Amino acid sequence: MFLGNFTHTIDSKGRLSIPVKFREPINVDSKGIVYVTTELDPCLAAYTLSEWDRLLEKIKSLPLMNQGVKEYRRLIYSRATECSLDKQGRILIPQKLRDHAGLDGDTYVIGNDNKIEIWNPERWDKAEARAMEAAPEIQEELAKLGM
Amino acid sequence: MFLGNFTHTIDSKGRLSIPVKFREPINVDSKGIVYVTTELDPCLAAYTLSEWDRLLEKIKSLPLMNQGVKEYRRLIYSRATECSLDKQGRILIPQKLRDHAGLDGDTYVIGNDNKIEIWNPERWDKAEARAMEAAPEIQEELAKLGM
DNA sequence: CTATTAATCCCCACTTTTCCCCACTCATCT
DNA sequence: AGATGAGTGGGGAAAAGTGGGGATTAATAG
Repeated sequence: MFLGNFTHTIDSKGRLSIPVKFREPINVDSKGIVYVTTELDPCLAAYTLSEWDRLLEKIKSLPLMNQGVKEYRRLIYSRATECSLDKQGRILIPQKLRDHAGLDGDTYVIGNDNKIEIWNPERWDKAEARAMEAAPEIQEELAKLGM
Repeated sequence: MFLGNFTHTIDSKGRLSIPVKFREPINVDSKGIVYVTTELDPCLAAYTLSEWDRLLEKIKSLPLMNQGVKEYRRLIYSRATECSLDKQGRILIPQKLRDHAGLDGDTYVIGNDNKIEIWNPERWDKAEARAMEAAPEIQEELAKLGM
């Protein structure tokens, strides 16, 4: 399980260090490979092999010709990249993905249970602030869901 | 499985480089051959031998006299072309197919699970932007489907 | 049927990008 | 203060992508 928020910098070549705490599960369970893609949020998400497979299973179980599903599939697949850690524990993030998530220089690498999220700091801070403002509504929604 | 979005250029002779990451499955599983055709989207789709067979099987299993199926079959078959990779890993795309997908110069070569899609960049970007705008609805739909 | 043109294929050559390795800095712990 | 390990930066070899010449084949027109 991935936890915590780490600030690392993406260098001029597009490389990003993965926090040491995240490396062991990646190396042991996932052959040093992560699958990086975007989802519907303005950030990147990195998955280990087994978590990536689980995600694909889920996607494949959805109705094939549903328009929303089709578009979601396209987004996920078209942006997905297999990244392997180099000797220093970094991954190379392709230009297009960096652009999409607005990454350049300082970057947040954030553990989110089964996946690692990669955020532009300003975007993250904004999203966080919005979540705090919306706390009452979030609580209500959680209550509805039985929490 | 094909993943990612690569920008390559179609040269004056109509040749298009296939990304290195896609070449191994094509060479190993498919004798260096892909079947290129059009589908219902304004782009081209390239299949390996086995995936092409699977597609044809599926099509053959559909009701023969249904009008939509008839038209779909005509589209797929009439435009299908067998293309083999040259020594540099490129395929030659016939004029008619290029015209259909509006291809000329910069081109996106995009992995979509079992097939490779070939897009005019502006068309793709528009489709993608539309999908991102629809993100909240897509998310809602996915939630309904249990994701 | 032949002449001319166009299209295709097979090379080779150049440019750009990527990948791999090494080195440096900074913080932490002993 | 020294050792260790994390994070960062950069140089150089190798590979990927692109462009073009010329031979061969196919298509078209006269």
